[in-house]
Amino acid sequence: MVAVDQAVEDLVQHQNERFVDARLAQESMFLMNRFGSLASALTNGYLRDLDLKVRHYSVLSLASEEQPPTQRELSDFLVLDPSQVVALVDHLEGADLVRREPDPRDRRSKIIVPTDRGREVLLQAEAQVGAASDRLLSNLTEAEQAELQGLLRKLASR
Amino acid sequence: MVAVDQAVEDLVQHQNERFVDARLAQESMFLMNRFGSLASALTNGYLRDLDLKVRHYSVLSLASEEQPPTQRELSDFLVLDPSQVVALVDHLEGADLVRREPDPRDRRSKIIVPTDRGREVLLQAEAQVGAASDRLLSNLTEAEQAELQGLLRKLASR
DNA sequence: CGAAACCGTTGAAAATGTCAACGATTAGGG
DNA sequence: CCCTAATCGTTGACATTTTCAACGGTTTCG
Repeated sequence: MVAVDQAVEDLVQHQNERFVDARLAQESMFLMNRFGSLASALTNGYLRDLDLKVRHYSVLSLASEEQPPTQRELSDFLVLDPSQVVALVDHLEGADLVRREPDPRDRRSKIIVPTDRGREVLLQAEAQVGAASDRLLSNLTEAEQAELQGLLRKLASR
Repeated sequence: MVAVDQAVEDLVQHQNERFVDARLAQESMFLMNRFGSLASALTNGYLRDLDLKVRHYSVLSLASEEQPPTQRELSDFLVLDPSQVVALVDHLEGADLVRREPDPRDRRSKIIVPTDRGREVLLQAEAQVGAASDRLLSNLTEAEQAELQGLLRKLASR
């Protein structure tokens, strides 16, 4: 039903047992890195039918916030080069999911807002991302999932 | 003292406040992805003086386990294409940190083992990785850090 | 024995990340 | 009020990373 790479599927399913106890596998840095890429690979699979990747989903999601971002703000928050944001917004604009609107406060800036179609697609995308998340976190209890999310959020806040 | 990119430094230090409450910023998938890349960027900075990146460190670390890996096992565990492992091992071998040894059980395979110099460098690298980890996790308490590590490890085990 | 699978390697193509420069616009100091 | 410096989005070039197909040598297994 959902088109996920077999390789990714295997990884989520059944970790290679050989080095689970290696020193490397106990470092938070390593684990974060691994699950970061695993998370995006898995999510990309779930978003494939919508012709989106996590990057596009992220932009679309932020654009749909109450106060939509400028491209510079997207660049900062998503840690992408401004030129990458250009390409990203070009793609989304080509798919009629977002528009570039002038910033009334600064004529250099452009505010990225969703189109009606963008809002519809976002709903479907959110469902897919949720499914991917459930998949990845499936061997944690609900409480543990919440705990993990809490720790990550605390890590993100200063 | 430690050469970390200013951009990375800023990111660790002082998160952009603008979207910390956005829906996107509350999804575990997004946070994992973000901290995964942040972790490796930060660690790469700390490893720069040793002319290593996390990828090289990972190989060197696994090679120093009791039962050293073949290239195929490295490829599986690190989720890298076999051709990437070739380049990685080439580099480490060129720096006299690891050797390719024949696998007595299978002449197709090559076992990656550390040189004496590799073992020395690994010690320094581990110290740097530890420092990077402390840096990234600094706004969690010791208990929370252990908790996070535990959750990630549980996530990794099946 | 023979076909199929697997290992490491090479090389090419695609995706992603990084960087410098530009016109238009804004901000700030003298 | 100017004039310089900084910022925004954009373009284009370049480096790094990822992905894929093909290959010789080896092992597996019917």
